[in-house]
Amino acid sequence: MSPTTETLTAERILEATEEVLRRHGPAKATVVDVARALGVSHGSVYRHFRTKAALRAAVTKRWLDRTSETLAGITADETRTPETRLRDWLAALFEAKRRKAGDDPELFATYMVLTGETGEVVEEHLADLTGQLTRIIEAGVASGAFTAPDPRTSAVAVFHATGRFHDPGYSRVWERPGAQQDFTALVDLLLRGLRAQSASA
Amino acid sequence: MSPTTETLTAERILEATEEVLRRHGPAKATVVDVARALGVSHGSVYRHFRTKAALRAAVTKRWLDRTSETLAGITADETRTPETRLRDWLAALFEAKRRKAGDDPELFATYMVLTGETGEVVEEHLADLTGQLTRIIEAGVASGAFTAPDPRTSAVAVFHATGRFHDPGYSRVWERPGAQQDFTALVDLLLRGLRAQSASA
DNA sequence: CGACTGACAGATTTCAATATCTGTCAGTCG
DNA sequence: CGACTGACAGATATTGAAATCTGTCAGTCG
Repeated sequence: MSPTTETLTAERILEATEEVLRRHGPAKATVVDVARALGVSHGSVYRHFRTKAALRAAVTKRWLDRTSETLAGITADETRTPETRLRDWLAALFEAKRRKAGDDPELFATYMVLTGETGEVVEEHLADLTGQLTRIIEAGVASGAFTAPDPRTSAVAVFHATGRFHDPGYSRVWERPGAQQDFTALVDLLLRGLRAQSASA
Repeated sequence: MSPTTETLTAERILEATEEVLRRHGPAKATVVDVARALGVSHGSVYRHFRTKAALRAAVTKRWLDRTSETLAGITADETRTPETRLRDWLAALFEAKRRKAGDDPELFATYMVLTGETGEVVEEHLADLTGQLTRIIEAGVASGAFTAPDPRTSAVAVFHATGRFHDPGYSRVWERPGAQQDFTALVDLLLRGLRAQSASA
């Protein structure tokens, strides 16, 4: 039952690091703290992660991947029309971010610091999300619901356009009274732009 | 000819404050510095501005108003179609911000700090800009070029959608290779959404 | 043998003393 | 009289010495 006798794995280190970050915040969480929480010397942590930055990047990747996986479920759900899937996907992204920021602001601030440190991991996450959006738009083009000469370009445009509702830098406006209406109005406008349409006079 | 003998006006204080901010940056610019630059005691500065925060807010307002005025010229230009006006207005906003950030990054960083301090002044500026957008969209609805049940709602949606290309928080991505294409793709999508259209089959 | 330790050098952070700044106001000077 | 000064109290920022941390590695122990 004593956890100190278990093998030291990267997984256990990541869990301990999350806990230390939750407790102390990003500015004060040290590798020594993580080692102490695990009952080992800090040299052992460096056996699994070359630097403190690499350890923090791994924690960040884990956190971002949890969001990606939830959304991937919507992306792959062929029981919904592409338009519904796009609406639901964007709403789920907004809702997930808003909940994280609202439920535990300190932890959210911690992850904002972490994502600000690790360009590479964030780039990959954004590429994953725009990839999912691309697949939804491609499905819409295939079904005739959408018009998009280049689905990837449209996907990036939609992702940029909705930045205010998923970029952590905007988290302070997510709880403002009109936020939900603003979000809906924006998604309506974007869907009007994506939908197949015959030109007007 | 000696400037120290001229009357001390709010205007002269604002100019001196801009200069001090340019020289020392937002963290080190003090009211004492401003007074020294003007050859007066700092008590005299407090005669015109109740607090240091009010002085900085006044400088910020001046800076933001310069952008608003340039754009107001496009808003009011009835020789262009509403669609062209909207494209030009958004492009001018992006270009103005990108130039400011690129030409003098330190000064731009200074104003980012100032705008972060003064919620009220920034709110007014944003209300002014969305007001201009509203008028352009109203003109488009009047001419039959646009469909928009509520032009103000659409204007806010367009402003939010283009945040990545005018919000200072994104300035670091404005010089990236694909930025101009990303901007164009986004504006194209938004205009498709605004244009009057007959429903597709 | 190989996972782990602990002492170490250089880098970074903390902390408390010191200096500077903000905002006020009684008093000066033209 | 009224614009301006300069000394002041409390708040904030700077500084440098001491403490802690990061990353390494020769050595221990099962």
